[in-house]
Amino acid sequence: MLTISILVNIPRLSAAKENSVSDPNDMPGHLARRFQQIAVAVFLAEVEDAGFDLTPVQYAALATIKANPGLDQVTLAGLIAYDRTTITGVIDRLVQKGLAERRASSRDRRARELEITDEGRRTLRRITPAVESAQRIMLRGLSAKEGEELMRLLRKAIAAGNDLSRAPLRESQA
Amino acid sequence: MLTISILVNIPRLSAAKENSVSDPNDMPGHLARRFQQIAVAVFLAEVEDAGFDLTPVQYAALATIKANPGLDQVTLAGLIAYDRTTITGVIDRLVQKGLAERRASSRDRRARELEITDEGRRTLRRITPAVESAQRIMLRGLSAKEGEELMRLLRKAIAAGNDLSRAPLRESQA
DNA sequence: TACTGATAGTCAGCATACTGATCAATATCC
DNA sequence: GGATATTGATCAGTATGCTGACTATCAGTA
Repeated sequence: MLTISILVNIPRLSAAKENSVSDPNDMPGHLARRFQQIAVAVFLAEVEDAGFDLTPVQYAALATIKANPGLDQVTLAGLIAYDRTTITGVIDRLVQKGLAERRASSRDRRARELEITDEGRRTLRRITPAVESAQRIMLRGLSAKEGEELMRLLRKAIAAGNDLSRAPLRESQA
Repeated sequence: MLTISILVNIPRLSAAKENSVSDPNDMPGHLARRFQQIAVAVFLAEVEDAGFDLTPVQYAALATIKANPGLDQVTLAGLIAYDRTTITGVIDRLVQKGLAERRASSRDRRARELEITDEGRRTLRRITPAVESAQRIMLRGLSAKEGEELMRLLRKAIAAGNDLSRAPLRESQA
C-alpha cells in the first residue's frame, strides 16, 4: 500500500534517453572524454602497481626527451601536442623527481635544453611493461582488429582536427 | 657552403619514431587524449561563437538536470560519469550563472535537489545548434560511415572499461 | 534504542589543461 | 643600426578531474 505511492514518486531518470533529440551521453565529445578518462585511470593504476609514480604526460615528456636529447620546451610541447604552459609544470615535476634536467641553452639564452638523467632512463626502462599493459587493458573490450580500426579512425580524426586546438602536433623538421 | 654545416648540426628530432619500440605518440592512450583535446577545443569555440560561455561538463550537467528534474548530485554524477567531487564545482558555477538551482531535499537532508531555471532552459535551447555543429566538426576528417564506426568502437571500449575509472557510468534505475 | 555501516556533499591538495599577459632574448625589416 | 616583430619561458587565473578525508545524515540491526 505504501509501496504504491513510493513507486509513483520515483522520478523517471531514464527520460533523457527517450526525450532528447540527441543524448549528450552518446555524442562524440562525450565518448571522447569517457574513453580518455578510462585510459588515464588505467595508466595510473598500472604504473602504480609497478611501483612508480608517473602521469601520462610525464611519461610522454620523458620518453620524448630521451629520444631527442637537448631539445627545448617548445619543441617538446609540439612533439607531444601539449600546450607550452602545461609543459612548464610537467618539467618542473620531472626535474623535482630527479628524472630530467633543465639547462640554459648556450645557443639561445631564452631557451632551456632538456636532458634525461640516468634515473630517468632507468625509470623509463622499468616502467615500459606497465605502460604497454595499460594500453592493452584500455582496449580490452575490442578484438585486435577492432582495436586497430579504432586507432586508425582516431589518428585520422586527429589529423584532420590537428589545428583546431591551441596545442597542435608539430612534426619534427629533421 | 655555410648551409652544409648548419644542416649537419640540426638535431635529429624524428629519432623517436625510428628508435622506440613503441612510439608514445601512437599509443591508444595518447590518441584518446589528443582526440579529447580537440573535441573540447572545438566545443568551446563553437559555443563561444554562438555567444555563450559553457563548458562541456556544464552542458552535460545542465541537459541531464533538465531531463531529470529534482535529481541529486550523486545521481547526476553517475548519469554522466563524472566524479561527485567534480560535480560539486560544476554545479557551483551553473548556479552562479543562474542556469540551475540547488535546493535542500525534503526526503533526505543530506541531498540537494537540482532544478534547471528558465534561463537555463533558454540557454540549453539556443546553444544546441552550436553543440551539434561541434560534434560534426570534431569528426570532419571521417566519412559518415567512419564516424559511426568510431563511435561504435568507442562505446564498446568504454562499456568494457566502465568500472576502471573512479566515476563509472551509472545507468538510471527507472 | 543504541550501534554500526553506508551514503550525500564538501573540502584540501595535487596535476593537468586552457587563456591571456609579461619579460627577456632573438630575428627581421627598413 | 635601430625599430619592430617574433619567440621561449613563465606566471596569474580559471576549470576540470582525481585522491583521500571529513561531516551530517540515513538505514539496518542487535
